[in-house]
Amino acid sequence: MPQLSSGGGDDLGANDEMIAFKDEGEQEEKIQENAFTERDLADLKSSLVNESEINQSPSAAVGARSQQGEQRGFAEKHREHLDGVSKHQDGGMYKTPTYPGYPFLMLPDPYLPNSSVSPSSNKVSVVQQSHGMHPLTSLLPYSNEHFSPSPPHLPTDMSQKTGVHRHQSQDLSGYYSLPPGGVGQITPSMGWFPHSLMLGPSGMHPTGIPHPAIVPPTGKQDHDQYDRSIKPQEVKREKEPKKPVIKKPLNAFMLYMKEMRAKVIAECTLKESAAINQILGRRWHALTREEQAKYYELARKERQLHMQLYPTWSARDNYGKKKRRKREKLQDSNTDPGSPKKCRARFGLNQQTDWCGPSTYLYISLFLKNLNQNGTKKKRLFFILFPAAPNMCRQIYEFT
DNA sequence: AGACCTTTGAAGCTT
DNA sequence: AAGCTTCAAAGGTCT
Repeated sequence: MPQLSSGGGDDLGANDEMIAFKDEGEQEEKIQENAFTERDLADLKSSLVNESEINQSPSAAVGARSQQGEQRGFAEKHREHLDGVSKHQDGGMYKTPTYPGYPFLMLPDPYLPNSSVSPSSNKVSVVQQSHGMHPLTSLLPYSNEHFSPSPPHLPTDMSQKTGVHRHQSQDLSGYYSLPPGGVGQITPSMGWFPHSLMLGPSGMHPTGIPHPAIVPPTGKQDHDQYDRSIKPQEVKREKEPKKPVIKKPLNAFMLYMKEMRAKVIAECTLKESAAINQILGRRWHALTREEQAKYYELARKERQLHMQLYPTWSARDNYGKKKRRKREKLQDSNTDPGSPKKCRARFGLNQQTDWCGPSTYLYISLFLKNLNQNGTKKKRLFFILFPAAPNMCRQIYEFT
């Protein structure tokens, strides 16, 4: 069995956190892209040294945590930004776009166009405005009125513009109560009708107008959702019309994906969504703050309209309606005694047997490192096992 | 047929 | 309060 690195062992344990994991992933991605040239190897070694130094410095670890905190808090920053608080760009995290970490054994760049999705290539017409239209016009599920710079209140004359008289459907109003006045003023544009969204009567909004957030339980996923919700003694319910599902409003990235997916597919001749989404994720990080702000603003309005349409709806309503995900199963498979949470940070060095087992780790990275030992250089191998779940520990093994 | 993959962000839940 | 979990879209892939 590999021998746990003794040098700075406790320090390594102190970094059994996701923060360091992500940063390292970024380093590894760089390394991967550079194809292990001699210089890159030197850089890699250097990075390892830096990592060791970081690990030895609790304050540095805190810095890494705060850096991630900055990333996580970006949406709020955008809210501030969007709320009219004109801020100068600090040129920090968005000056040099950060990319999600992709450890060595993750999907290689063959998925990427011309074998590279470098930040520079990512900038190819990422958010191009066209023909004077709002760059997000194709995404807008609402009428243009909703995207006026004015405050996010719904216009009062929208119902007049649409000529659609809205009233609550009695069979649905019990499930999705609507605001007394606001709903009738909503004017969904054709953006409400995704190409593949065949909204039947059950997919109609209580107002009588289909809404992309309402999905009839005909899809495979939704069908399953209701299957899961049916209790054994409620057989009679099968004959009753199933409730339409109100989907969550799309967040900024989802809106971005929706717009850019076709473009990426065309550019990359890829079809697999998982790979496409990886590219889109990188491109999302490559966007400037202003470019992202468009989508944050759109998402904010989407949420507002969704709230107006379905004031009683909660994201909780859709909880547990999907099949359990693999990650969850993975964690379940590692319940006691190999619980993912039983990591080094939790049990310490004296109880290493309680740590996560190697099988729970998803990615493995190999590092070469030259260290001075007694005046001579000696190559040491470091295997870093990256956790498959955020709450799992990272482990570093050393071979000499 | 239906889960999985893969991404980020929002919201809910848990500790 | 912080951290974790779930879901939102998409469509090829896999079981």
